[in-house]
Amino acid sequence: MKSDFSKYKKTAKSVRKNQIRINNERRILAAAVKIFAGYGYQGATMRKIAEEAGLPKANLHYYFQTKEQLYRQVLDGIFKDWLAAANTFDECEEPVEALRGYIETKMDLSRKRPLESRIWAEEILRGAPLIQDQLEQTLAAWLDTRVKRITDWINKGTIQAMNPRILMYMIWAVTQHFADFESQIRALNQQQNLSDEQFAEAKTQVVQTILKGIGALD
Amino acid sequence: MKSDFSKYKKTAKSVRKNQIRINNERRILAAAVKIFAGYGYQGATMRKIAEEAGLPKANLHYYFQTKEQLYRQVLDGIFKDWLAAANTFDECEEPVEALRGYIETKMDLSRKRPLESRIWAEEILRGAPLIQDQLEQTLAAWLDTRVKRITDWINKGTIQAMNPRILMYMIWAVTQHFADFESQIRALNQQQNLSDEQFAEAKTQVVQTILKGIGALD
DNA sequence: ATTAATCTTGACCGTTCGGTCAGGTTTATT
DNA sequence: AATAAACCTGACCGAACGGTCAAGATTAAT
Repeated sequence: MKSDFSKYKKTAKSVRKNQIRINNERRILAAAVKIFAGYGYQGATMRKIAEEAGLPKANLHYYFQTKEQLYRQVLDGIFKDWLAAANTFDECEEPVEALRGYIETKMDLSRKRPLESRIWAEEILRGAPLIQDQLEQTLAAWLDTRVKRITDWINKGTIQAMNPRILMYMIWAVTQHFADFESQIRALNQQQNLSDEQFAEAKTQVVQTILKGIGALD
Repeated sequence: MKSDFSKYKKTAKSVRKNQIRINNERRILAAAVKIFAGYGYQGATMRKIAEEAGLPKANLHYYFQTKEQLYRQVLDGIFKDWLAAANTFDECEEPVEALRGYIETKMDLSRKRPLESRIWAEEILRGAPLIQDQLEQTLAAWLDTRVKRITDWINKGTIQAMNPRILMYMIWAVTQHFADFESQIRALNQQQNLSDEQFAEAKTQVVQTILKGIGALD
């Protein structure tokens, strides 16, 4: 038998986890993000993650029983970040500012957390074996309510008629592309990652093109 | 020593490969595309590919010495298809029809060959370890000449001022998204892949949004 | 018909994988 | 100070990996 939860049966204050556990779980998760992003789920090995974290391999299995459980926790963290960013969609009432804010937030997320974006992309690429439920439940529900908002804008004539779902697919595609295809963009940019100025230009152009493309500008 | 090219030293007509070899190489490559797309490079195993091809594993190594060589040939085939599709960019003189044709061709490619698109995407995701040269040489040169064409359009005032590279990144992102993120789109579409009608609608909307977004329509 | 080239394949090999575990060390509780 | 809980880790395990090989079967060339 593996399950031994006795270590959690401490008194009152034990609800707050030990500092050692907190620190080590953080270190391992940070290392796991790097290695999973760089090698994919199958290509990543517990040995590489342990090396990156500066811990012996057996220690990883002390905090995360299996590679898959570690990977799941990484995915959970990514999804939480994604949902937090997604809420910027609701901050403004008008389509121009709501969409601009959302697109810019997603672009910033791609810029600041490209590793997480790549892990997510690979999971989808492989058919989303571990996150299908989250896609079908949480993400689908999120999308449904935003589709309703966009439909309202269309009915009010603020933006032109279109399929709101396809609009969202386009926004996701473009914003995530700058993280997921970073190595291709680098190869086409004199082997240099986009500078802050270049990225800012890209952000502006993406916003302008999409907003104008749906008749919300000009 | 591994190299033994004596088997290729036949007379005259031997330049044309044996039918057996042709057939088996085709079978193996087709199986490899399926397995590499479904599991990724590391997740794919020679055993799975052999099973899919209906051949013993040792036979694969007779035609393709290593897993990496087999994978390289798959990538080469994908890149050739991509270049062929890319040439539709030059078929029309005017921006509206040139871009419309290119976007539609890339959308059709995503629809018809999603497996190849996903293999390519995963390779980029992992940092393009095997195709960096192709990206920096062939793809960069292809992009440069198209950037010049778009710049001409801008100078003539046919389309508005913008960074042509970012436009191309957007087109690639959106068109490939429908292949690479198929499982996500399915999860958001009542667990059904896009129907032909839905895909046609997406194609139209993508074309309209981008063309209008760069001021080439309306 | 004979020989040579090509093709086929089960059995095998060294390596690396995820995961386990016993036993020692450190930290927290009383 | 003593006991318990939590943490640490080198050594190890069976399974699966990519790849090899020898020996037989089939096909092509003469």
